[in-house]
Amino acid sequence: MLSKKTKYGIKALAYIAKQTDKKPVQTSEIAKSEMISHKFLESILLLLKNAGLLGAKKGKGGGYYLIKDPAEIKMTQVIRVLEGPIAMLPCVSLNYYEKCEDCPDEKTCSVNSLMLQVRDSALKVLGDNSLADLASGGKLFTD
Amino acid sequence: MLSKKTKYGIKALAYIAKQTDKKPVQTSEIAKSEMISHKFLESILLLLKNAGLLGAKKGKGGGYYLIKDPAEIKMTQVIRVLEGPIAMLPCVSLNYYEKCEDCPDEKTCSVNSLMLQVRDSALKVLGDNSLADLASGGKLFTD
DNA sequence: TTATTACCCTAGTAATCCTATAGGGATTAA
DNA sequence: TTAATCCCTATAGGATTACTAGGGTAATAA
Repeated sequence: MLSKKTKYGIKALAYIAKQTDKKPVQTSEIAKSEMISHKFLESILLLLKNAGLLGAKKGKGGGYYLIKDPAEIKMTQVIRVLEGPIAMLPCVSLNYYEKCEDCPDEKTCSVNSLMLQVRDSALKVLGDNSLADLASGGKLFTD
Repeated sequence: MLSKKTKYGIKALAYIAKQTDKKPVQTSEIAKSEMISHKFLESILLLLKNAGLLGAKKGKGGGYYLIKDPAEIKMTQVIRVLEGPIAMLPCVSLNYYEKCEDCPDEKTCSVNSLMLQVRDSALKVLGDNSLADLASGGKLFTD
């Protein structure tokens, strides 16, 4: 299950990406619009800033803004920053790999091969979707 | 991330499915072979039995055995019993649906549409794999 | 019947993660 | 200077995880 942190983070990023002008968006505005605890959201946006996904401007009229074009921000990157590994097991993770303590051989492990397939399918979906797709309502709904 | 419970449960099921004869397999044998805490495994196998995936025979020479043909047991079912919902958010779950408290409209929610795609891709993989596939080492490796 | 084997069940617990809340410090525009 | 805003740390209650402990119950072989 996705944590609330990740869910709120994605919603906030999409909110910022929807902005037509380039002006920074305040935490309080996002919190109000998306029904998120203000303080909690603050910590999430800070994390996204430190990860290089957002820029911030302090002081009156400040706020958070996107550094890159939303079309260039893949959802794989967003999920990894907020939630951590996309794989469901450390032994099938690309970026957070860990060997299992049990399991003498991954190649013959039944769980490993199954979860590899799940990971690849998730990677494809998340790699095909950018923040721009989310902000525009999703690329797959073409009717 | 998959819980150890789920991981151990899958490994145990695959171990039982690998058996050529129909004789029950003892908990202690599986625990030893798959490096799983005996008592913990006991609780997992019990859960699988109560969910209708395994049968059990008591007494000397007893143990757990599969009720159905491994080819008929989809991994979707196994995961749902052990881990719970396959979806990463309650609002995109088929079997465990819950509305979000925030989020006035799911149709326009950016997270919802993304996670729907992830869920569908996971469902496809898990639906295409049966316990028989796991026991035989995976259907996709044909070289 | 008796001993053995193995399933069945209940409780508890240390560690970790989640979801915030609280309180302030630093920076900037006006 | 003043108000708005981001920045940072600490902490706390609750839930979940991953077991462990300790037995009870049922079936079987001898």
